Amino acid sequence: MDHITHTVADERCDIYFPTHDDDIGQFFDFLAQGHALLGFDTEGTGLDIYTAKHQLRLVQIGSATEAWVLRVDMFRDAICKALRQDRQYVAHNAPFDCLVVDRHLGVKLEDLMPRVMDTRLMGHLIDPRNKLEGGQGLRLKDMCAVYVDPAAPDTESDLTAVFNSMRMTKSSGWARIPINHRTYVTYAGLDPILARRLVTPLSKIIMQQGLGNLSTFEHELQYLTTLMQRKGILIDVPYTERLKVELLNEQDQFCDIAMDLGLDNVNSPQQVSAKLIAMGEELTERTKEGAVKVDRAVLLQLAALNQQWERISGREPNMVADAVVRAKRAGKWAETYAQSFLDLRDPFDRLHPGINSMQARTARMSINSPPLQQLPAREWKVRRSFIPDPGQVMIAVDFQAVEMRVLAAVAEEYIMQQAIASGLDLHSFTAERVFGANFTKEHRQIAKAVGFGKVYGGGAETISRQTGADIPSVKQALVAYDRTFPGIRRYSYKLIERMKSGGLFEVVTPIGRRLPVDEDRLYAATNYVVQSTARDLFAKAIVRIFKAGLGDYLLLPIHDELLGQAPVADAQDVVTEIGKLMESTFMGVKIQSSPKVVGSSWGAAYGAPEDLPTGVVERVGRRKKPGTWDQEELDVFSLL
DNA sequence: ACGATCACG
DNA sequence: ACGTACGTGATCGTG
Repeated sequence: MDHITHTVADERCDIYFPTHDDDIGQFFDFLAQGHALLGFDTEGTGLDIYTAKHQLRLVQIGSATEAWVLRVDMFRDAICKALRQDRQYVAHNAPFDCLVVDRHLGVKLEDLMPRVMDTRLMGHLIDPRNKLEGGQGLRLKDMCAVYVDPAAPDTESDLTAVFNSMRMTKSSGWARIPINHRTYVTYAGLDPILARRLVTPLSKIIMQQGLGNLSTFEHELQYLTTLMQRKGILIDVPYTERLKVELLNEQDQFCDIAMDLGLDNVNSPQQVSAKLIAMGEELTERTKEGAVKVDRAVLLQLAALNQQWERISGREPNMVADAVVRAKRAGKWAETYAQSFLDLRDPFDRLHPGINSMQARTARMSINSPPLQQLPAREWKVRRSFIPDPGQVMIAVDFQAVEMRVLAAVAEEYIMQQAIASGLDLHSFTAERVFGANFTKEHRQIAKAVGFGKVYGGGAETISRQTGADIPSVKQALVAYDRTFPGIRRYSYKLIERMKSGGLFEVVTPIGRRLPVDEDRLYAATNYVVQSTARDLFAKAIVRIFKAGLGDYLLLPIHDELLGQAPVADAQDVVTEIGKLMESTFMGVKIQSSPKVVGSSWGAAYGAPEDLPTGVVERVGRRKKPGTWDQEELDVFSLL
């Protein structure tokens, strides 16, 4: 048995690392002391817990002063036994560790997770901001520095330094560092001690602030999204392989064109702006840091393309700008989407994206590895990669204009509430009030953008840039909007005045969530309340769906849309039932949903055909660089 | 490590 | 006095 002592908050802590089979008896003596709540953490070879190569190395269990660092290869049964005992655990970012032991030890989520508290979740309820934004931060180290011990070690980044000193990278270090390395064992042992210490002050603050029920709800929700993460979603691998090659070929083709026109690297904003300026283009927009802005909007305009990528008249298209936007889009889709789907899939071709049930300042969820909330939506090609299990079809349920409905409710905007209650299309209703009975499709588009602009706190210039509408008509629409819906402006004003007079820069949402507001961006308060409340309605719907026994049909939460799958014969019934469970009345305003049977892939919701031709596409590759032409090619050039 | 960019609701 | 577009995650280039 190795024994290491360490000091946390001026108290001696013991870390035990059993090295012989006989040592484990003392671990059970420790468990027999009857701690009702213990810290829990794991160390594995990486974050990719569903890949075939991933391995679990250590499981750590500890009280406030004593930790046991257990090798999985030696003490598997003891670890399982301990985790299954009737006791609460606390972990920092519980979904990860719970999924790890579910996958590697067979200690199922259903058994363990309802007994695990998460210090990250609790910290988020107290202050959702990271350190840069002025909050306490949500990393274990950040929170311990505030609530446990300012000198608490940053176990993760300190270990990274150890890896580097041993000539390992951050990613390889977790797999390669000797399992009995003293620093590794020490830091592994400190994590459950820190989590256990952290939970006491956090609980106290949560109770003081009346957030106890919300904390219970968020832990429940987190368990459900973790079930969704474990289930995962099936990938059409042959399709995705082909898509990747097609996209890479497209990227190469447009990189070649850019190269011929004298641009080396389409991904370098510096090179792109220099080239365009040299061609005589006038680039007036600047980034926050003052660099010449050459984002997609700027490039599309130079390429004489509208926001739907259709060629427009009015100017000669700049073919460099055209090649750059096309190459960048193809490259992004190939790398961030197709390639990452293939890299991150499990041996059964399923993807298990990280679902963070409470991430944004407004508590909105996020999804990472890969970012499935951000797949291209105007085209079906990327979403076509996601298919239901055999015998099933994709289903989806959307909230209908939920943020506008929440806004109408919280702002007590009765005209808007009436428009919603009468079943009118809200943006058409606005367009009619603003532009008259003969409003056009473009007018509706402006009205819609102004509606979002109001929710986000935007001004005429931004809305104009977004929609392409000229500033005077946007201004006119904004004025008419305020006249039509006076409650919105009044509500926003009220929130800001209350913060200014009270000197307390936060808003409290209708369900009692406290959201800090930056003092120099008070206008964001309305958006925070609206976005956060819409998220909470969505979260409650997820809990209702699971309580009704339909949770197993769900695959992904996407802010205001639930994606799922169901057996072909039942799909219509299932999606209708889920749709009903998503509906509610919030402060007198109806929250409605649109259930749909999507089809044989997620892409079917965006126009993908049910069947695609099969076959392999060959990778073409880049042409040679200019200056390396052979004679035949030079002959062709001389003819041009 | 950080800025710029691009993908979404 | 006025006006401010909100929230994410991933990749690439750059220093």
